[in-house]
Amino acid sequence: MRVATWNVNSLNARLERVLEWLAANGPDVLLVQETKLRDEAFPSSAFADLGYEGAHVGQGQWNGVAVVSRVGLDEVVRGLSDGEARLVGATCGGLRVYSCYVPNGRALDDPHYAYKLAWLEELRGLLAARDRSVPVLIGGDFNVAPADRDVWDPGALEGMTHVSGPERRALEALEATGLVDAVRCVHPDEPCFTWWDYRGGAFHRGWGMRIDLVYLDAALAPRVRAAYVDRDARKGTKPSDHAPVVVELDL
DNA sequence: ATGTCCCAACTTTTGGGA
Repeated sequence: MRVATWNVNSLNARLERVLEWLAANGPDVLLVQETKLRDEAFPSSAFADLGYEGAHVGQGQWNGVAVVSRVGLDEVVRGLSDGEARLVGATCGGLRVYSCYVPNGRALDDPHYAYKLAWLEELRGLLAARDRSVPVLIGGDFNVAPADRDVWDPGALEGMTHVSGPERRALEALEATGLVDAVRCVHPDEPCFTWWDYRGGAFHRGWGMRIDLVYLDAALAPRVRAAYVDRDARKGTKPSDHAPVVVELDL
């Protein structure tokens, strides 16, 4: 089973690249974030042409998440209590998957930061109460770099969101429900950045962060055959500012 | 310190968000 997660920064702007990537890489499940679409505008037929069905939770201008699967799509759940389109769950081929788009936080003294921490805590509650008889995978844009090795220059980010103690502790609390970071199972020390700012030539300078993560049920850790970032997808014409993260599991 | 991209709208330019 191959599962990928990708913040596409507008599925409308990125549709051609996403379809090309799906055809070339053949994931069984793709978790999508920042579709920026209303549900009525979700391009179901374009995915169907490639053999995929999709479950989308959208709100229009901002946010928007989806699960796209070619191995079944059942028991869809939508959102947390905040009413924003930031979480969708589904059961695909015996795996319980979630696509999540964690609030950005904006700045440590911004109300959005408190909202981010509350959102992560509600997500932790959902995961803590999960059905333990079905293996779970949650992937998405967590807008938190778990450790200093996940950013290009920790010193440059002091006092900013994405690296603060409370955000990192919130991720650790998610893991403590019985999850492992799939990429770190295979690549414990490499940076494995997933996001580079569009500005300032950040991609070519190597100024990136690892904020797109895949957490797996700890029981699946021995089943991870590969886990990697498709950095090439950040190159070329009209890229997203995020690259996909791919996890291959022997189920 | 911010050089880009994407969206909406009192739309051909600006403001919000990332």
